[in-house]
Amino acid sequence: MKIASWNVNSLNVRMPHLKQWLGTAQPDIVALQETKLEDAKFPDTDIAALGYRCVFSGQKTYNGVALLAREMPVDIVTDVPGLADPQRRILIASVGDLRIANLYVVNGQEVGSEKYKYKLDWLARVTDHLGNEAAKHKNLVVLGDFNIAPEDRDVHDPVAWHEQILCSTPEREALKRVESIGLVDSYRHFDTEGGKYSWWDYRQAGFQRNRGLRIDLVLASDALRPRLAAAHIDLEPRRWERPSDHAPAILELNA
DNA sequence: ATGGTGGGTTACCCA
Repeated sequence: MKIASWNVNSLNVRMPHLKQWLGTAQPDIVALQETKLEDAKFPDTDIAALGYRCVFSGQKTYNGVALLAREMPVDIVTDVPGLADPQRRILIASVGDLRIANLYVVNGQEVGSEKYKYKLDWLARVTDHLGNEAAKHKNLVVLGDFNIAPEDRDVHDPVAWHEQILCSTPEREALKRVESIGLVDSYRHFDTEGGKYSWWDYRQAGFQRNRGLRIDLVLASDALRPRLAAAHIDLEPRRWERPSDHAPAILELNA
């Protein structure tokens, strides 16, 4: 069972990449972020032709999340209590015996800004709801673009990024509160090394120089721990022409 | 310290 998270930065532009990647990587479940498509324009019939059913919560121009699976995801949540948010950033659904929460966490722009406050508030509200989900569903996977590098070993230049957006202490503490509901960063379950990233700035040849951050995470609940088989980041689609600035983060689970 | 690239749009946009 292969579960992936991929910020595609416009599904319109990245549909050929998605198609290619689904064909070669053969994931079972894929969480997409930044689809930037309103629901009426979501290419669900094209995706069905590739062998995946999908659910989605999108908007024009910004944000947008989707979940692809071999079978239709059910029991969908796109809005959480206490968060009247027009921005489409969360999609929770059940696939088989798994509960999957796909997050496109707010970027936050700059530490101390209004968007930064929104980021921390959004995460606090979502964390509360994830606690409710965890209480109801023992097999919980929380994945997505967290827009937070958990630790300095997830950052190419920790000095330059010290207390900057995506790396500040309040953001890292907020991520720890998500994990405190009983979730493990599956990548770190297998690999303690640094230098492995999931996002590289388009500017200044960030990817070619591996100047990146690991901000795309797949968290798995404690009940899933015995089933963790492997975790990695697939750099291949980041090398393709006109790529997303993110690479897919993958967790493999034993049946 | 600034700005660079790329998505979207025509915004003092967002990443």
